[in-house]
Amino acid sequence: MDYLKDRVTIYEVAKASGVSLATVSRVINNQGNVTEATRKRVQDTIARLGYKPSGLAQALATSKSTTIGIVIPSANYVYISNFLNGITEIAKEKGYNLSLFVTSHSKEDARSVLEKVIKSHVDGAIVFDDELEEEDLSQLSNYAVPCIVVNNRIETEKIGCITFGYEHLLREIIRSHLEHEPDKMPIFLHVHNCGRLLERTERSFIRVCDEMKKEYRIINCDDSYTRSYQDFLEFFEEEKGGKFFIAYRDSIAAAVINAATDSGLNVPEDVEVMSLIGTKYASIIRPSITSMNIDMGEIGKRAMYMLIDLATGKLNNKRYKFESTYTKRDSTKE
Amino acid sequence: MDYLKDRVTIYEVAKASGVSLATVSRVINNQGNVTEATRKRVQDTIARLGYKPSGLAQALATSKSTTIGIVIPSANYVYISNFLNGITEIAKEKGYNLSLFVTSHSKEDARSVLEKVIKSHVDGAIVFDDELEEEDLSQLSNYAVPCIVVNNRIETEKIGCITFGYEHLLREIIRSHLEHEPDKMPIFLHVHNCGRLLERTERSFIRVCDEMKKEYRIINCDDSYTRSYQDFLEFFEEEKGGKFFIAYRDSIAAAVINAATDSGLNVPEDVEVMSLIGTKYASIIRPSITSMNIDMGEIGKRAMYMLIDLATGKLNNKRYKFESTYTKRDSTKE
DNA sequence: TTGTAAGCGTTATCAG
DNA sequence: CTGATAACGCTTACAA
Repeated sequence: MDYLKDRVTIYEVAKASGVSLATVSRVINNQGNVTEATRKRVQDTIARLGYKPSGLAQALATSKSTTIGIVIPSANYVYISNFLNGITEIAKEKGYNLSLFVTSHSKEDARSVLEKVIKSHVDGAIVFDDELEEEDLSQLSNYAVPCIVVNNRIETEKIGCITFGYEHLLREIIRSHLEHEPDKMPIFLHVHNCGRLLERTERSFIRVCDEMKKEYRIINCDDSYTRSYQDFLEFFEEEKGGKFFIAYRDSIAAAVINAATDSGLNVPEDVEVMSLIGTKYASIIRPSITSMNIDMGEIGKRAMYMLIDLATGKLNNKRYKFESTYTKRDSTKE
Repeated sequence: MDYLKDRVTIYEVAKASGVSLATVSRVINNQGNVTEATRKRVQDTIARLGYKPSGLAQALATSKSTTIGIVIPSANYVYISNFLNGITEIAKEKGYNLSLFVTSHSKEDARSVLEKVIKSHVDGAIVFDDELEEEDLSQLSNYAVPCIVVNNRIETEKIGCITFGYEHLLREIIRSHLEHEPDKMPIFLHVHNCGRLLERTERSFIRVCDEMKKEYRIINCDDSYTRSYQDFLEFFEEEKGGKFFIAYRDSIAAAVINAATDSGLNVPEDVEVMSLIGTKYASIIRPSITSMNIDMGEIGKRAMYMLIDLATGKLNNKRYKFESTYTKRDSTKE
């Protein structure tokens, strides 16, 4: 293949193979109506010249970018990687490209990111970001960008959603725990600004405790292992066992477990801990962490399928509820 | 703002505000040569109509997409998230969009992904994928796509690279360990198909042992916690203590640690373990895991800076060597 | 089966 | 300071 200073265009291919643009276009798009002979001739020059169609020009001409925008927060969640992999898998299968839009924990930023999504002319968007509300997302609809929102219940003409089924299962878990371990004080670890899921589960927690007329506590903690670990070391200096912690994610649960252990308490005898969003580390850490789990890879896949259907008007159910699962491990007794 | 069935174009804005396309274009690009009065008038109609310039058309007209392509493997590495965040930070700062290209562990796939990168007309690419070799990457150069390769030493006109400084430090670590713990058999855990870094460190390991005329072993293991854990449980049934393991990543190191502990051995007294790529879980897991570390967030940032310089011909050093660090924790004695 | 020509939504180069 | 008009690279009726 020859080296090229500038990209070779369809026009040069046409000239080099002695046909018109239209014919070349037909060849690269595998449309019929081209003699086998000319097809071959064109394909040869394409190979020889190393011609690659410009996705940009194609997108402009067809007004389809075959690109999906993905909006995710910059937070360092392990499961983002799973989510992206799920999306990628289907995107490849269906021939879509992916544009990444990362928001940085401020509503303002999140909105400016949406502007970019619109500018970028994507054929659809998958939004997994708690900062964005229905009002913001409706922007996308104004520009005819179909959208699947993850972890937020919004259903409109152009918006579908995947919600997480957490509350029901969580209530069962807490209820059962309160019954089996009535002497353990249930403590919900509140992390500031950790999103919708945490808020919902917190409310759920409170409701169950209230219903069962059970005393409970909410403790603020930092979303970093090191800080939380320190905090809980202090905590366990004063407080002793008889507690049941519900932590947002594995690393926080681990902070409690390690701090408790280092304070001479036993897990799960004295303190029990569970994590709301388990990762593979839940089973690696010792004692292994009882956790709820949600398969972000599957969610990514589902989001893509839904988006494609939505874009083609074939999406019947605008909402898909993804149930979480529960895995009891060694950090709780029952 | 009015709702619109189709996107409003620059043409409509021009008509609505009684000026020509050119003037509107000047306004949205903040070029001078526009009366304050007309500027305001145009901006008002833009707001009223909810006009957003089409990135596609702009890209085509200027032949600059202001988009950077990122090529990463689909493997579930925790640090990918850090890497992306680093890249994102600078991309935002400099006004670039990001396109994501995920390869799935096959050279063939990796190549077809590169095709897509070319088609997509990105202004540059950051490639972090072990499947791709210089030969493949040179493709990009043929299409004038500047490129920064991570973890692969390639320097050409249009390709710069970030390499990881691992070997030197690792040799020091091993050397020192062999001296302080001469009775421990050093064992390198080989994982199939885990990339260049692992291969290089493995060679490094062998060389040091040879130089010091020290017996060593290489053991194959699976890149999954569960499998490895099982394998090492069996392993420790026959073998006893007196070993020093070098694992690729935290989860594998944890598999060894947990298996050893569950077999009645003590870490680090009987068996010592270190991990080549530490994550935050290295300090969470108990005993905490001695590890080498590399700051993928910083690497992401640096890659972006280098890429931007490379694209503008201002990159002086085509290669940047990122030194790894070493953190001794509780899974090793010295 | 193939070619012509009019878009797609911008930018950019000229004149005015 | 403003407005025509020709690109940018491709698709797609419509003709031939």
